[in-house]
Amino acid sequence: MEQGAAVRPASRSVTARERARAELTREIKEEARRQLAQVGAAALSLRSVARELGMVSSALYRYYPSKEDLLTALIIDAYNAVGEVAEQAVAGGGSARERWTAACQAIRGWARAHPHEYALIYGSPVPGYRAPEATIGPATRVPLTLLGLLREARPPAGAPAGSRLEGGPQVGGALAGQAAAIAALVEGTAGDAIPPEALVRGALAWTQLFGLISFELFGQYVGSFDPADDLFAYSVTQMAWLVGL
Amino acid sequence: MEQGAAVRPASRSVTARERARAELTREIKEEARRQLAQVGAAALSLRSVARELGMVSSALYRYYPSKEDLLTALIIDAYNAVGEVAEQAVAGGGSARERWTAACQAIRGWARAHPHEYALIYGSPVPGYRAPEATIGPATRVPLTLLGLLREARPPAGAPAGSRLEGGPQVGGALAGQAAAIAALVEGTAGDAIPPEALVRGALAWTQLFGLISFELFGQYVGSFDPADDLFAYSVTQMAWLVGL
DNA sequence: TGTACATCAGTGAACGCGCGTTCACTGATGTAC
DNA sequence: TGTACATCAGTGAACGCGCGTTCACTGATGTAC
Repeated sequence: MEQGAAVRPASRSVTARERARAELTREIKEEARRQLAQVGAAALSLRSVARELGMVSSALYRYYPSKEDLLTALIIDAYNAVGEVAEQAVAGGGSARERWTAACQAIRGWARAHPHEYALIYGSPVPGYRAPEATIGPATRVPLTLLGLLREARPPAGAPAGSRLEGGPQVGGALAGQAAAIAALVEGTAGDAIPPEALVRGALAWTQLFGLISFELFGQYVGSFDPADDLFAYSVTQMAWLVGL
Repeated sequence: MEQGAAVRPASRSVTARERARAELTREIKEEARRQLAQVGAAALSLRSVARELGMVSSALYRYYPSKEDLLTALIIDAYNAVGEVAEQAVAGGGSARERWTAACQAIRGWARAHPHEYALIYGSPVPGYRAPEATIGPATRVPLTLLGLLREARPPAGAPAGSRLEGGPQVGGALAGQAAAIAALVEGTAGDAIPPEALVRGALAWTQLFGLISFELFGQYVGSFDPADDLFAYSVTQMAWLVGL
């Protein structure tokens, strides 16, 4: 950016200062995450983070230019954490349906273990906060992972897509367009794109999955499907079936 | 409660003081709702509400004993508002599927028109707030309305429930127990209780409906299914089909 | 290798703000006789 | 109907708190010659 910065040689021994800076940047974020887990995003405060680290609050500004930037870092980390968990579950092996089930259970497990981080990314938006572009990539890891599974569900050439759902609704014009655009984005080449029907059903399964988790964590099942383990398991199977896994 | 209060005659002209009190109680709540709509629940402040009404902040304590109580009133109102909207849509006439569609669209319409009220009841819980029992009744209006529709979906005696879903998952022991308990709660007599399969599918449709609305309002569809009108319409049809409407 | 200078981390004080809630009070409205 | 008393609404000041952010500073770490 600035010329002064560009003067520095590209390869150069890492100074103690730089190591310390990288470490503290990480420590600040981790302390913030710890507090987020306890009090939630709304009650998270820079001063409290600094206090816990034995620093003065103004010192944090050497590492994060504002509270919003720290929040952004936490959001990105949270998306990456669920994304990672989902990817690992899918990579675990087994049939497509088994990996689908594993992914759903892993995501739910992560959400229950980190309810405030879950709420930060899937709950009501933090008032006054506007998510920057940098969050988009991490946010897509889960849907992309599920899409990957979906590709395995496509019926062999010749059989109509979604053949198990005779009588179900058809994907119409505008929706098919959106689906095709997403499929093209994902694959690059339009050759083996996921058909609109399959993609839309996948999107609904994705929605259903997080709808379930949100209802469970946010208390809508209290007094009815509580605990929600069995409802969740049933729904996961139903979704797999609907999607053709 | 207290003897002193019981001394008052049961029928008695309503004093000007009492009228003024009832009115102001209402006005405070409405001003609070106005501010909630603008800034969200987290940023709602008693002082600001009082300011806007031309009162001093301490005066509010004659009407609501604490901020939490005012929040509770807003939550109850919000649940009643969606509940009302859903009930009216269902009462509108037409086939069961038409009324189901109308209810879904009405609920979505309300949510889009009142995103902060929606977030208050279906988003991440307000930190430090514990919902009192009084919110339970209003919160059940929407699910009860949908359950009512579901009853019309039951196949005539003789046909197996959910006959359109051959190959789909079966409702197992523990889940069937929860479903039966809910059905019993709703109907009182166990005679014409909704069968577990139908009830569970209804609960999943309910979950899916609010999952969709949350994803739409909270920005998860940005860059993919945006606007979400067609995805929503498709999903509503799919749910109706799954549930047997 | 040694010295002069530049960079940067962390401090401490301050700014300016808003919040929920309590409390003693005044003055108006209602009630009992 | 008139008077004495009780009830209640609303005031204004205060308590005690925490927050995000800025800024001039000192002292340590790094760099160039």
